[in-house]
Amino acid sequence: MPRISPERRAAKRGDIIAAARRCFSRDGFHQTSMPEIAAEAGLSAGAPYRYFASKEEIILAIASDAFRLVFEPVQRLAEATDAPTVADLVAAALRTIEQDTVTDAAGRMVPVEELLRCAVQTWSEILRSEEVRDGAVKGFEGVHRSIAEALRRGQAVGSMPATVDADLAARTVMGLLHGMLLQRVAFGAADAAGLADGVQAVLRQ
Amino acid sequence: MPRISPERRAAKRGDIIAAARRCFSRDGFHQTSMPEIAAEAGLSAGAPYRYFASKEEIILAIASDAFRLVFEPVQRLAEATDAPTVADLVAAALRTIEQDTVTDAAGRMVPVEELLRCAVQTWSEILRSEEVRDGAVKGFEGVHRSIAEALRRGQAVGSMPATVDADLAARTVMGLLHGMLLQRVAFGAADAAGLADGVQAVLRQ
Amino acid sequence: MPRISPERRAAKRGDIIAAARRCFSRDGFHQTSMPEIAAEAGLSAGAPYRYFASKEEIILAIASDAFRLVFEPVQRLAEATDAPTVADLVAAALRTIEQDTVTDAAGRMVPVEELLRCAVQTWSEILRSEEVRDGAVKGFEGVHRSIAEALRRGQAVGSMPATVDADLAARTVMGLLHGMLLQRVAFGAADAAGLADGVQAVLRQ
Amino acid sequence: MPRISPERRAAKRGDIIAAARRCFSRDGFHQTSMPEIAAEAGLSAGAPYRYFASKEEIILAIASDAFRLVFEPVQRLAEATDAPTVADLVAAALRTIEQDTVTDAAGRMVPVEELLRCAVQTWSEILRSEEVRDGAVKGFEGVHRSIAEALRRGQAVGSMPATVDADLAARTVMGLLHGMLLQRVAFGAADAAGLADGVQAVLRQ
DNA sequence: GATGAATGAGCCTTCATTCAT
DNA sequence: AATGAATGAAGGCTCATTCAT
Repeated sequence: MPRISPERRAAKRGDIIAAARRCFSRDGFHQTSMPEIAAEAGLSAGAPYRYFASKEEIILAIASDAFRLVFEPVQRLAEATDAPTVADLVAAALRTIEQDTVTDAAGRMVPVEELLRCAVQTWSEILRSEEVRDGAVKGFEGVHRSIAEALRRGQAVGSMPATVDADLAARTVMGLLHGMLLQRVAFGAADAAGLADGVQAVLRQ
Repeated sequence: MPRISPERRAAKRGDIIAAARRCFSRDGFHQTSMPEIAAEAGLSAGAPYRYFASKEEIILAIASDAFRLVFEPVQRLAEATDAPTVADLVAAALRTIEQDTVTDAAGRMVPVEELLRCAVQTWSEILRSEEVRDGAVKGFEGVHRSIAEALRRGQAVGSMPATVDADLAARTVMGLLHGMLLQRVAFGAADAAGLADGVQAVLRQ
Repeated sequence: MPRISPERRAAKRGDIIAAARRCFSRDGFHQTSMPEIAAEAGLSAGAPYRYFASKEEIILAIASDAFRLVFEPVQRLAEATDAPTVADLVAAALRTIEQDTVTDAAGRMVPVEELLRCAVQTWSEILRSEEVRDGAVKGFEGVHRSIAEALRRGQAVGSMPATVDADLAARTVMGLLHGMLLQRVAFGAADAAGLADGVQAVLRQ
Repeated sequence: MPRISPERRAAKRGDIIAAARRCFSRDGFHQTSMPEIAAEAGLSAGAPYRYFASKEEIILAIASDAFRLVFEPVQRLAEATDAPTVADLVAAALRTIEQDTVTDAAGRMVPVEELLRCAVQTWSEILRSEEVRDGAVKGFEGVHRSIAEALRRGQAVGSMPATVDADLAARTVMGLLHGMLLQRVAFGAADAAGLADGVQAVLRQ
């Protein structure tokens, strides 16, 4: 029988993740030390190891959060709409990165900026860690499939030309999502206001 | 009177960069040690320090290469064409990441895969290093401007609707470039064949 | 809630200083590595860094100890005596370097030989490190002032000729202290027995 | 037959020593690298090794120079004068460190400041290097003997009390020399003007 | 004789992780 | 459960010295 209730345990994990996300967003995965994370969470240096086996595991948890939060809105639209257009999906995707905060798995408000900065770093981890990559690829393929299927439904009802490749169109949607995300946090193109609508207009030209 | 000519010196720098790029592409910036780079270049541990003041400087050089090589083709098209369409520019941008090799500043053949894996890591560095960020932002803004101006020329001659925001359209082009790049090296969507044409078709739908 | 009390922490710092002093006395500041100091203190390589930010800081602590212990006795005499003579002050100063051990700030017995060998090295550091120099100059000026004032009191009551320069006389006292210190540890004139009285006799000739 | 005449060889050695002395005076023995010395002498990195087997040997040469130049004037007075007083010898000794330049073995003008800064560092080397120590002790004992003998001649003719210990008196002279030297370069008591006469007055009080 | 590129051992320092308390 | 001191393996970098040219 656990000395601590599963709820308390999960809450503490959430605290540590949130602390780590703040640190990582500020200094980067590899410039943040475990004691720093612990201190940011108001814990002693050894405490996080009761909740996570290693720093890697914390990174993994954050990566998984980041992928989910970034993908969720498009996926929801793709699954909830009969025959969305590419432009609609793109707009839905970009809406996420226009916002200031999102709500994470534990119901915590997370500054979007913080999340996106972690997301970008996560992409580097994909190249190194098989586990991160597996999570990322699986997540990507899930959304990709949802979008492609939605687009195929559109082709079936004629709201989208049958000649375009639905898979490539789905990739296009996600590419724009990632590309604009990157512009916001890395390339100084942070003025995201109206981004979703603007890009939608470009695509509808 | 230097024993090695400036050319040989530059060639050696190039060798070290190439070795570092192989290591970085394989293991990541922070998982690669300086002695590893030296060994990969066939040198002793101290040798790279005659050519670069620090590991940071090597990363910087690679980052700068990566930005240039990724941006060059679109920028060239934007500057060489009277009134390119968004789809044309996107196709030009994506052509780069469809290839297998590119030629770097020193005239060396570089596997694109290698370069792109470094590019993704570079984005993380942008968040940490002011110098990397400056280079990145400057590079980004240069291409962005070229593309936006090309699109405005298109609007002037009526080949593109005057209602779309040329700046946002330019961001869209670059977003797609970065997003597809990421898919190729990180999300396992590596089958890039026909990518440029396919996405062009999507946009023209 | 610290696991070790401030007292234990101070004691550990003292242990490390003592270990470093033994190493430095034996091999010199720059021939002693941090792992050597740690080993001499019975600790692992990283442990001293929990107590000192850098090797420099350890050197600084030892330098400051050395200055204080060497200067203390003369200064005390100068401040406690109404009108001491130059010869009295010199004798008091030299008494320190005749001894075998002194007690350091932490109440630890320190072999004088060890301390003096560090003192000599400290003088070299003065030439390099602004911080060491500041401490040294401040310490020097403090004792110098105390001695000069004591001598001026002597001149006021006629126990010393008014014609001699009290400042120079004070420098003479300290010069002899440092000069004899150096002879003991560097020039092989270690037979310090009777040094204080003998030099006093010379001065009173 | 040497490829280079002994004179040229000696001159080059002198150049290197002079360059090293400038570097050492400025940065310290252990903060100065061999390539730095070579560059200061206008030579390539490897060149000094044709004239000195190691950095240690350069230090040794400089140490030996420093001891000689510091000791020479007192020793000359002690040997040239029938019955000098302690105060006379001290004044002669201090005259050296009042000056701005001295002439080294090769006839080169050397800033006294530079020489004295090296001398202080040399004392640290004594603690580490048997060779430096041997040279130092030998030099010290030579001067010490000269001074003690001169003082004994004084005792023989009655110009000095027979009760004082001539050896200790000689040590006193040398102690003052070293102590004042140290004050000039390390303790910021650099106003050496009138030092010799002033201290003489103190001793004659 | 000279050059200066290269070597490689060694140094200071950091930090993920463990474990006695 | 929690603490935080301690561990010890690297890592980036320097530099005395060598040697091919």
